[in-house]
Amino acid sequence: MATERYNHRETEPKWQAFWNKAKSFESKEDSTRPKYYVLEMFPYPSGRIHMGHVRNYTMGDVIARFRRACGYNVLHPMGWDAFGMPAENAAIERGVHPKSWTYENIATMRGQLKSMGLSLDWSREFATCDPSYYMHEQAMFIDFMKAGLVERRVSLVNWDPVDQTVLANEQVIDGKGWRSGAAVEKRELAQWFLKITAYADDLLSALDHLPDWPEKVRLMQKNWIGRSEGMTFTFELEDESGKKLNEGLTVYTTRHDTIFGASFCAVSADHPLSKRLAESNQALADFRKEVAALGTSEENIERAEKRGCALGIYARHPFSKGVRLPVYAANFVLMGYGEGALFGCPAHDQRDIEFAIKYSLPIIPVVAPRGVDPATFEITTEPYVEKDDDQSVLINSEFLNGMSVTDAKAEVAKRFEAAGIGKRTINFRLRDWGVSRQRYWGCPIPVVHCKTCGIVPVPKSELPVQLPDDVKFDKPGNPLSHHPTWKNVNCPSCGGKAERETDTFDTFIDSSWYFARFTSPADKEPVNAAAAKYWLPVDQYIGGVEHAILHLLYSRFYARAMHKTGHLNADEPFASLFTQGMVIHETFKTKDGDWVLPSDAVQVNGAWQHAKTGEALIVGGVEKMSKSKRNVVDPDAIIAAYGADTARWFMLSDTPPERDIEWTEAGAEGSWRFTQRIWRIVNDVAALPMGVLSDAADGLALRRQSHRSVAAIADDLNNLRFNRAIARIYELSNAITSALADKDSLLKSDTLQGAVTEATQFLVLLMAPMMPHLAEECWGLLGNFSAVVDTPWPQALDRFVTVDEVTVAIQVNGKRRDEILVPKGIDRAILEGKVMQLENIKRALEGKQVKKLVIVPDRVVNIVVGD
RNA sequence: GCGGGCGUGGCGUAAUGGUAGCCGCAACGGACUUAAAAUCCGUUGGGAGAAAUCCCGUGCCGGUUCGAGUCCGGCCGCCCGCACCA
Repeated sequence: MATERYNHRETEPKWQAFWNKAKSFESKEDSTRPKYYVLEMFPYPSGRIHMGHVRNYTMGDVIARFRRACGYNVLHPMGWDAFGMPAENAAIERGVHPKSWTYENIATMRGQLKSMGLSLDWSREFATCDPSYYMHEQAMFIDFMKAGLVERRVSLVNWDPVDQTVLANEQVIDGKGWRSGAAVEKRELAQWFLKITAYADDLLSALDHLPDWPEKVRLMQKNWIGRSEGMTFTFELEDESGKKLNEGLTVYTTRHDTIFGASFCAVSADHPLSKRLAESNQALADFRKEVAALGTSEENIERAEKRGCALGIYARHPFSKGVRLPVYAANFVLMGYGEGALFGCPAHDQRDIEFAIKYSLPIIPVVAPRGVDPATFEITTEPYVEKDDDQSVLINSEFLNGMSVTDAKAEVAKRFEAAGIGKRTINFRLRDWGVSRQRYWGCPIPVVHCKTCGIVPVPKSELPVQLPDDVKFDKPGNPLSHHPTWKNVNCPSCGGKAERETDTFDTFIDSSWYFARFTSPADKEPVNAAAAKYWLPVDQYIGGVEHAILHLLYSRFYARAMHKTGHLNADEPFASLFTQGMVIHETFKTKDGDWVLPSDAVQVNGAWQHAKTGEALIVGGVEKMSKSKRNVVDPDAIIAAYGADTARWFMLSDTPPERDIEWTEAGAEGSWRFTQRIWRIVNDVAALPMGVLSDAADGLALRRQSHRSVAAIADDLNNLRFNRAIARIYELSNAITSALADKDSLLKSDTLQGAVTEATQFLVLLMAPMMPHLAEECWGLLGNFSAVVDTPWPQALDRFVTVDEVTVAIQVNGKRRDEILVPKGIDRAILEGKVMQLENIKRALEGKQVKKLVIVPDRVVNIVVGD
């Protein structure tokens, strides 16, 4: 039969127009139906979509369409994370205005996403650079200020010398700026901070109530928050001559049990004590400079030996009268953690022992493995760090001797607290979130600096504080602070002359609440309470694991801050999180290390060479698609050549969604061939009589298979096992193909025809979430008048899904020797009798003694024999 | 260094402690065709055998179990995250 090929070029735009006209994906609150909010991490409008987007949005779309078919009221919105540095770089490099650059990119990418046939509610679209979005961000910031969640303080910050802006701790990767890759410097600047640390404990403990988040992400957040329990206490200080100083030295420790092993104290080079003493101590001043120059990059830290500079003062041991510990400024002590000061116990800490060896300080073991003679227990070069507190005992520690580590900690804490010199403290690694950026293309921070009134928030009636359009990028730094007039305003409080804040927000603020704005994108409040109550939390959130800490931690904090200020009624934004793998592709390079397009690489006699120049090529490995490695595949080209359905199908096939998927030309062609195969099957079936549905024998096997497919694929899609669902769709289509191949039987039996028709209808509905355009086209061809998008998920009938016959494997001593088809739930004795009649089993048992018979109902019979 | 994950055919992968390798890709053989493409049918973990069938096989070593890819212990390898956090 000469069926015309399926033509995606006509079909796909046709159905996209149909859905658009029917407003199929626009959603409203509807209390009569269960809601389901599917969200994929919204894109940065960098220019064009890439394959990673295709994979991410395809997964979300399958879930959205599937849930829709199952009767859920689905919200599936899309927008743009539109502020950020690349727009400014384009302005600097090409003279394009960041705004026009951004909105043009959005237009391009919107068109590309539409060509994918995504079931998105475009009526809710917004970009974070729209004043109608960021005005609410500004309003909420003012509320956060009033609620005590905002602080402005001078602090040592991460300065990116290339982007000329401050970065948050989370945005410094291996000592380099996350975007520019430049080595980050330390600078002191007045900055705005959001007090995320106020929620450190809650952000940590609530992780236990997010069972549908990947364990990996929860662990990463847990480590990032870094809770530790210890003590803060204060040493008395004395000078060289033993005269007591007026001030003390406060340190943080988690090992107060080792206090008798202390042999020195160390403070950060940036500690106030170190700074002040440096004024009269040249060696110390030089040391401070040296430490600052070292920077924060990973290599430097790794290589730097533990070094210090004696301050010439001493800490008095709190328990041992007359014992004094020299105080150093040391390069391994961080100002940002604890008190920026510590006591060193070399015997039980790697850093401390390195330091002690370098400066010939005593190494006093105070903890020993249980059962070891304290008199002979020595530590010389490696510290003893016990893994299990209760396997160790205290030694050389006066009143602590013989105690476990746990008991010793409790005892020391009790004594410190009784003496009023210390208290138990909980410390976090998490720092407050510095949100000031010295950039133009971001949301203006809505405050005014007034000489008389200080910092004054902009009244809400005057929001948004809009970005000026007339800016110049002719010199480094922030164009807003160079703008001639923008920052000059009257103080909202006293009316006198004042200046606007010229810093803008970190763009991670924009993406910290967009999920909530999608529930009511046009509301006059940041979030409409009723809409948020109906839709939130997001039921399924999907994105890359690279946001495990940054975006996902900030959003969790933001939900809490919005809750506190009455903008939201929940703390956790995302009920279920899925992190998908990357799209990777093979790479090639020349001997000189130049990357070569995979399309230019050909294999000749087993060796790779350049198709045009003939130059020998080195296979560079399969890596994440990136422009620099020239292994990018453009989604537009794929959609043009094969169609969106093929691209979507490929992205879901074979590889489990959390793993990296390798893009291959052969795989794409395989997916394309399958679309054509579906088309042929459907055309063949459409030409058959419909037949009748019955339980008659000749159609039964097929009906069982198709009903089981319905149930199994629903289960797979509920659990995001797209690759399994696709394998089952192949199985079903193989079964239909086999039935069609037996023309004689098919033409004779109307029940078989009925089974084939039903199976094919199911096939179309089952694949519809993945290949929506093809499904619509096939659905019409099969004689349906409705659209697939308005058709519910098919019903799997129990009597076909339930199995009545099972294949039981027969093992002898655990080795499979035969199998037998028996009614489900067969009587054990009858089964045993049948098994013993099998030729293979008789042979295997010959001359052996049956010792035991293990029967796992409907599964396995294991005959245990001896000689 | 600390934490986590993963090792299964030529490749991507599948397998509630119960027949290891579903499904796909690639490859090979065949049908159709003047020919090719497309399509359809078949074979495809390794080894022995004419066949029935048997032996071996899920990174390595050991354990638990009637039975281990799966659970436990110890190695090896790869990947990811954090990293001077006191």
